[in-house]
Amino acid sequence: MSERIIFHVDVNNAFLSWTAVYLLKKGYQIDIRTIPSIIGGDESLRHGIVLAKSPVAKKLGIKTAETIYQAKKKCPTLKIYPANYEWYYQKSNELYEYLKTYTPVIERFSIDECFLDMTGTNYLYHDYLELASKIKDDIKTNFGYTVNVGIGNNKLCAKMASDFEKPDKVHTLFKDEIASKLWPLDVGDLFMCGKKTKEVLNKLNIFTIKDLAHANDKVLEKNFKNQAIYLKNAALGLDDSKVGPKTSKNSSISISETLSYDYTDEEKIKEVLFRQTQEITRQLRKQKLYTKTIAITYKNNQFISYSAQMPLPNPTNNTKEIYELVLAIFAKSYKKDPLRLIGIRLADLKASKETQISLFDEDSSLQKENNTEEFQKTIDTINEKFGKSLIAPASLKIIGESKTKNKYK
DNA sequence: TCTGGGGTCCTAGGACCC
DNA sequence: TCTGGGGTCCTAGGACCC
Repeated sequence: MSERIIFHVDVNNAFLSWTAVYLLKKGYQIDIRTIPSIIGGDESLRHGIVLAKSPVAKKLGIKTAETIYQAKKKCPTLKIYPANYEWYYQKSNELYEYLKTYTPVIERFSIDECFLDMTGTNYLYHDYLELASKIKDDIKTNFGYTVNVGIGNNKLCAKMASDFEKPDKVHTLFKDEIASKLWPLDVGDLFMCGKKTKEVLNKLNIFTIKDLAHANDKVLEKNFKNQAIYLKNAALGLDDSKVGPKTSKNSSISISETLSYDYTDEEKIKEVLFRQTQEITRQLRKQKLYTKTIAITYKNNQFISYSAQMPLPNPTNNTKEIYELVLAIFAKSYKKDPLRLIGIRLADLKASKETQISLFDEDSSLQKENNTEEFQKTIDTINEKFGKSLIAPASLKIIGESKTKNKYK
């Protein structure tokens, strides 16, 4: 069997590059990629972390996900620009559409990364390296930002390769290059080997990917259970996963918000939950999905996270139904601690609602269901036109505000 | 630590059933 | 009840990614 050829395309400093392109387009005189700059959140709202950094900022030691406060200490003249997610999604889609012209076997791995299965296309393109360079240069010329392209015989190797040296580079990590290019790297550089895994590996005297590749299977199994197999295979550059849309059984959507101060007032918290329910159920309906499990996630002022979930009897996308359960979960699970963050997650998503209608119910309940759906659709349309939560069913408002109202009675 | 937001997958432990 | 063992489902929490 001939080897597969996989490309991994990774946008360099995606958020910062895309913002730079946006600003230049708007007539901004400076290319923010050439100065010490970052994309960051609003510190006054306690969203102050670094989302992306310019190469100059990187050189000054600024790291992604550190606080803007820390970053400014390293560079007092640092320029900070807000994230523009709508624009990022536009740029992401544009890139995906472009890459799709090379192969139908493509996977959007994240907002700024794609895998392409190029196996068997060499009769069209002659040389894979040349093709990768052309893709990289075309993106630079046509879209105004740079990417790295990694080439390997599987997704893992392609991904590791695209990470080698940045920006604006093509790298290969073929089977026969694993010992020379992959093995010398720190084991923490391996995809899916995070902080905790690295700590345990280091304790086992495993420091490089080569160490891991030669590690004793029994020792790994004892320390990592099922993850051991992944780790060993990854260190050997083995991966047989396919390029294609994720077929996850348990997908979910979520919404969460770091509050601008610690909340303890339950009515205030419920207001946030209400707003979040409206927003996330709108997303759910837009994706034509139904949820069967709802969860609330909390983070308190000690940075301790916890969560609680409850199932619904039948899949639904109805705001009122979902909010009622959100309130039930909240009542059962909130520990009365000062909350830094709160969020809702809808899990166990289904493409249809498969409502179980009682045999004795005749068709009256079905009729009711349809009416509710029509009503909900109308509301969504109006909200999309005029703003997010302009209209909510009166009954929902009552649930959301009843206690607040009582105060004034 | 002045520490975002949106995801996926895995595991341990409890409930429940036979 | 001086109470076995296995399977399945569910929940909460944790690790990791970008």
